[in-house]
Amino acid sequence: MERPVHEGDGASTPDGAAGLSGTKLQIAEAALETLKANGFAGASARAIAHMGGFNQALIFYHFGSVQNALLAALDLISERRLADYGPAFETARTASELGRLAWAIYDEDLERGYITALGEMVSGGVSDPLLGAEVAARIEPWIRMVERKLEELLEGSPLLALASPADLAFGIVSLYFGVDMLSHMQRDRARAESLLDLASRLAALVETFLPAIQQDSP
Amino acid sequence: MERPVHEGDGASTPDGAAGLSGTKLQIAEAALETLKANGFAGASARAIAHMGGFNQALIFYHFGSVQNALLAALDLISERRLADYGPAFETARTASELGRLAWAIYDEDLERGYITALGEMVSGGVSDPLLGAEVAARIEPWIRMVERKLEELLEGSPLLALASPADLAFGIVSLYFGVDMLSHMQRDRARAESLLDLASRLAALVETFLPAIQQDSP
DNA sequence: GTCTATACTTGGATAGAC
DNA sequence: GTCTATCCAAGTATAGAC
Repeated sequence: MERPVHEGDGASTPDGAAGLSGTKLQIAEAALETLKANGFAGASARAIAHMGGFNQALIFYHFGSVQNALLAALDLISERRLADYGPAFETARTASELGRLAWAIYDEDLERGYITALGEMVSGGVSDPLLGAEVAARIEPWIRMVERKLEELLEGSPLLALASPADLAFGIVSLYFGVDMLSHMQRDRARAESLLDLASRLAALVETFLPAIQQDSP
Repeated sequence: MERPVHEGDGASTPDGAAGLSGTKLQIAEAALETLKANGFAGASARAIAHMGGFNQALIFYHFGSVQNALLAALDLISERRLADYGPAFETARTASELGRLAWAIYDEDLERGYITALGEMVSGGVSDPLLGAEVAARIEPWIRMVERKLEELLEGSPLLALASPADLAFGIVSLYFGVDMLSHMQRDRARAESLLDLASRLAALVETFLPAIQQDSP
């Protein structure tokens, strides 16, 4: 429908991320940095262009709109998080192991500004239905990933009668974002860390209630 | 610093709410409605004025800025929620009672659009540090209220060794907002309700672990 | 593909009449 | 206290030269 390409960048050099090459990647990267530094409200086309040292018009040429560029930034994060945390997450087999992993992920997310950027996009998505749907679609896979892990972890456990993996996964991800938003607003990292610490301890506790961690090898 | 009054409306007819009278109240009310209908991004001075059927300039005369008017809307909510839920909350004495109350509050918040408006302001506060601090300050009392209740509920319980009321309270409120934001974005109320249902059941379960609910009468 | 220049829109905020 | 008129800033987006 739009004038130039704007869709399925396709081939060329997909060296970077999200299948993006050259300038598109550069723009997405600048969008991400701007999101981290200025927040959603401050992530205008002009700000992004200034951050990346390129021209404002390029954003529209390559992405058609600022929102699309920001969503590309979200995709960058998704891809990198998946690459970084996916393997460790998939191989973790106990609740306490996952608790420790959650800590590590939180720390790294924070350091890289992923939490910040993700939170900003969620915040933007809340006041804009169209954007919200796109953001939601990009969070969904993470909920699913947690859900699958819980299914694996709770397989055969009586806890399943109490709580479904789907509910728990949604709750865990919701809590993650809620903590992010509130602690971000209050600039109170300590509170978030204290809570995460509690979550780890609870995970360890739950473990003692799980009769035994499933060892599915003979 | 600013030209007209803009601070501590004070006396006259504090019949309405938040100590607001006449026009100021009307503006705050319109700001609240706009927040519910249009979201934070759509709550401009013009939109609010149109919603309330008054002139745009009045917002600046009475509140000095749009943000202040929106914060006044937040105060309206706070006051009404406190009046509506406070008594029942204070008198609740068991975990399962609180679980049921949480359900009732959630339902009513949803029906009145309080969750929506509150969530919009949180979302706005995330991308704007100044606004964020104000929003955070208005959420803090709710965290404290939950914390006090937990202290009362867990008094003398061994659970205190595991989790502090402060952490739990922050976690509960965070979860509330997180669920709100995500389910709002996904327009998936069912998921939120399913989770709330789970929370109620868990509250009932925790109750069985609490040796006995404290009866501090003789 | 990238840049300059600019059209167009929206929104915050104020001046000044009433 | 309220309204009309307006200013100004910032932002999206496009046209057209290079």
